Amino acid sequence: MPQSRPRIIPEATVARLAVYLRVLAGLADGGRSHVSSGELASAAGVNPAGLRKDLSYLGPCGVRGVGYSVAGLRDRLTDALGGERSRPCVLIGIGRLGSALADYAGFASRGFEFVGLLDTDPAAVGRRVGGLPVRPVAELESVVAETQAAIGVITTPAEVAQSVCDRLVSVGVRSILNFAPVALTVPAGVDVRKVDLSVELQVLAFLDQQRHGTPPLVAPLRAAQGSAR
Amino acid sequence: MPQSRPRIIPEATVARLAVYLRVLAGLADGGRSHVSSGELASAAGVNPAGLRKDLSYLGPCGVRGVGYSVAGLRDRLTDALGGERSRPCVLIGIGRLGSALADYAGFASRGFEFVGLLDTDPAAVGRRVGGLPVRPVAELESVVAETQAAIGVITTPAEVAQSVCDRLVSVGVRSILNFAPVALTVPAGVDVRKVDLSVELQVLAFLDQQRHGTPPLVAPLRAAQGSAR
DNA sequence: ACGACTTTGTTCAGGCGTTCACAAGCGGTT
DNA sequence: AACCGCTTGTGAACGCCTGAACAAAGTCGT
Ligand SMILES: NC(=O)c1ccc[n+]([C@@H]2O[C@H](COP(=O)([O-])OP(=O)(O)OC[C@H]3O[C@@H](n4cnc5c(N)ncnc54)[C@H](O)[C@@H]3O)[C@@H](O)[C@H]2O)c1
Ligand SMILES: NC(=O)c1ccc[n+]([C@@H]2O[C@H](COP(=O)([O-])OP(=O)(O)OC[C@H]3O[C@@H](n4cnc5c(N)ncnc54)[C@H](O)[C@@H]3O)[C@@H](O)[C@H]2O)c1
Repeated sequence: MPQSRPRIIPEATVARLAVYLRVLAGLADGGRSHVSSGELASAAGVNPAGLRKDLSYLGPCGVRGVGYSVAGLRDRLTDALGGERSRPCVLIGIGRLGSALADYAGFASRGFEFVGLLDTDPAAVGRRVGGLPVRPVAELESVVAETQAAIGVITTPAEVAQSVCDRLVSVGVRSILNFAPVALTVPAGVDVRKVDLSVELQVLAFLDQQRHGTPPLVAPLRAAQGSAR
Repeated sequence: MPQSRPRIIPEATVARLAVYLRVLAGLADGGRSHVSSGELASAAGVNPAGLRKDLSYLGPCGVRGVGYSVAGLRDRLTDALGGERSRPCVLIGIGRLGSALADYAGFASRGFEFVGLLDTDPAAVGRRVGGLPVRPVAELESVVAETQAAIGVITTPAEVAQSVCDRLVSVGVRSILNFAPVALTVPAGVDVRKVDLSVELQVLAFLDQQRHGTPPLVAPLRAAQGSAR
């Protein structure tokens, strides 16, 4: 019996749970049987108290005085994040980035399997990438229907991303991961997550510039120093 | 006159400013002279009031009753995010993902230029990617010194990411973008941003499961999806 | 068997970020 | 010149998330 889930899980917590799960998988492969919240938090790059709070959304999973069972917690997280069942994904736009994703083994190990690769370029269609043939994008609807794909990944040029998204939604895909630098508009009930690499670089550049305005880190051994900021 | 920044800009705002900047660049190309906060917010996928608040960190940039000057706001954002000067970047790990990044034109147009591509694989070294030759990773330190690279992008396997990061930090790189699925440890004063594609898929899977199961719901989420920290 | 130590789970307060709502300012119109 | 409508900019409330301190609970050692 699935006992009640009294609390709702914040999305920020969900993202971290996925990180914990990956760390735990590595620990399990290494033969570890137990971990403490401190060690796990360190490996995940978060605060130990925050980690315990995150895990508490799943109910008590640890043993006081001992820590968490690696295998037990891994299974529990796996279950909480959607079980072990394979999630079929379609990938649209098999260019440089799309090819890299299609060829990446790290997704399959987490239950995400590409079942359809689609492109509009005749030169790309027919090529095999990651063991799967690239099919013409005209077959998008039939591929989704055949494979019951649950997730659509968009790596097309930005100009066509919205139209590709609309077609995915129209055939029932309700989860979309978008790499194109545009904000997609979708009806309620469809989730979109966007990965914007240019923004990441721009944020880094901003933080760097901001740092130059402040005399930061080289610790002044001599105490006194005047101007801060 | 670097004084005119009395207020600090939240990091979440900085990420959105970068998005606004891209939208504005497109609008400027289209010949538009003015935009309202509502239209801009719609194109960026955010709330109009939030957009105005974001822009207010830069001081008044608009004209009441009219809107924002496209070119003027674009220039102001460009300046706030670090100016137009080119930012030299080094990329370590020229595999599938690294090659896609090195070959991507969208970064250069925003001032990010790859000045060094490094890999350890003899088969990769010497290859030209995006007009640049791949050099042996042993030359990392000298490449950074020569090019004064400000940003390091890590697309190596996870096992070696920390050691690559350490080497980057040791030669003065203080901004790092990490694609490997590990939490990097860095000294204070170094910024790391992590892009974790598996986590994005896992969050989508979780949200989908929540939707299918009992409607004890997801938490009210933070609409924007910046990036992992 | 008992005590002390370790580690979890929870509670509390604080900081950020987002949102709504409204007043101020500007252009256009009469 | 004055009015009207439109849009910006901002002040304040609300809610979420983070970080820290505390109590419960279980284990290990004696
Ligand atoms: N490559 C990167 O490092 C990178 C970085 C950041 C963002 N992006 C974004 O990711 C997207 C893809 O980038 P890329 O470098 O792989 O570009 P790319 O040009 O190499 O690949 C795009 C692919 O999409 C295909 N395509 C075009 N129209 C299509 C349609 N209507 N239906 C299906 N497929 C279509 C093209 O044939 C091509 O194969 C772009 O939006 C880009 O802005 C890429
Ligand atoms: N490809 C993807 O779609 C994808 C998705 C998510 C995460 N990632 C992560 O990005 C990273 C790269 O992925 P990939 O698919 O490009 O892998 P890849 O194996 O194709 O490329 C890795 C490259 O790094 C090089 N390398 C290995 N050790 C090195 C070292 N010490 N110094 C410099 N270079 C070294 C290898 O020679 C290889 O060329 C991995 O950590 C992976 O987990 C990739």
